[in-house]
Amino acid sequence: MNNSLDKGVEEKILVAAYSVFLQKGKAGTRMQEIADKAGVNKALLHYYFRSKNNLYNAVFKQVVEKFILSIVQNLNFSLGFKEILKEFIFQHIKTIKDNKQVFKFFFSEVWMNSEEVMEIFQKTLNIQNKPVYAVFYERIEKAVKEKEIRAIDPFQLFINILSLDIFFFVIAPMYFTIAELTPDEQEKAVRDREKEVFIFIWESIKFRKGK
Amino acid sequence: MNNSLDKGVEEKILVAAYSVFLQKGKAGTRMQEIADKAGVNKALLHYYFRSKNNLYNAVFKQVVEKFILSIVQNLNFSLGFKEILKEFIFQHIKTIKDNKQVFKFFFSEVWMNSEEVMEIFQKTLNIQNKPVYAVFYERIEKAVKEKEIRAIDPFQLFINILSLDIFFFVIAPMYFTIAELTPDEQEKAVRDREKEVFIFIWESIKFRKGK
DNA sequence: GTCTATAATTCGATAGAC
DNA sequence: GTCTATCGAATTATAGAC
Repeated sequence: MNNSLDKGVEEKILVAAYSVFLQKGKAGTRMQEIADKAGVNKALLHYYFRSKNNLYNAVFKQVVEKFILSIVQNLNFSLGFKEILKEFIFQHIKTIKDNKQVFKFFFSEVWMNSEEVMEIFQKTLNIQNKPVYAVFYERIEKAVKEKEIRAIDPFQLFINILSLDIFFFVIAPMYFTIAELTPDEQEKAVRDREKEVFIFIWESIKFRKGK
Repeated sequence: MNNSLDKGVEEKILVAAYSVFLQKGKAGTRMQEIADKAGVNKALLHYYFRSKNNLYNAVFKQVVEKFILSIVQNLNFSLGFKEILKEFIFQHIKTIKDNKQVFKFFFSEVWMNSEEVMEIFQKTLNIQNKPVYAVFYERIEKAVKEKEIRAIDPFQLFINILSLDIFFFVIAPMYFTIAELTPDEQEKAVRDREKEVFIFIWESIKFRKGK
């Protein structure tokens, strides 16, 4: 039987599937490759998950959770807005860097696929009937009201922040390749980008008396 | 024989392939579907392009060209920087809206695939041994020097603009679905976004005397 | 050049022994 | 629960007639 060192076959399969689906996409993934990576027989994949589609959905659910977690985790709303923003960007970019595959996968796969997948996304996004980004909006509105920042639509600011956080790191591997950067140069590019995002946003939104 | 109304079989195939690959991705595309859409026999696809991979590469090349064209077209460098920026964002977003599929495809497919694909990208990007974005950099540097805008690294500003232009429109279909927007609301969201991008950037970079 | 027919292979899925 | 063996469908690619 399973001893305590065994992870359980079902989870081993899920871990392997996660890795392969993220690398190859849904259509590009082969059940055999997942089985090999999990160290089990291909038939077991069907025993536990019945079909490739089911296995994919299980993986996709995890990806969505990671994506959403990357936004809502580590928010400390007791600080001033400037510090909240700085801290959020720092943490968010850190998460993106540690989960590049997740973000690539997320943007790659969502399109191709059905309402089935969109439904998983929608369900996961709405926790307790409240979208995860709602707290964000409220804090932004407060910051505007209390003149911590200039007047700006919370939704737009939210999208602006996500855009600037995510876009570069999604295209970074491509950029590194075509610009032929050395590993050292790549690290520098990442550090430069991390600094830039907060400055750029803050320069745009900080409240200025004169105006 | 072909009369002048015929587009030529090779091009008909390419047009069909473009449409199917953009919708389904490389792994998800079936040669039969391309043949059906082109109104020709499947065997002809292999006659003209020898393999699915070749056909894919031909399509990918076109996509890269559109992507790059979306950045370099419609640049009028005789204006002041504020007007150049406004005009660029306007035109760029227009192109993105008209070619949503291209951008989705571009971000979806580049990762999965080989150096083969990256090589096509690199070749297309460097025209006359000069990256297409070089003219951009020079104009930004000039704007900084002449105090049209605050000091900012041209590369970072370039990435910031692309991020804010592209990201929203790439995730928009997903956003529309999960937020359950009506077509009218969707149009409004797009118009709001178009306005926001320029304002946000300009507020961040415009030169301010006091400082 | 274009078509039909089919080869060759890959892949998801399942039956059935243990 | 796990494995071997294999089915059957799907898919790329090609041979060969016209």
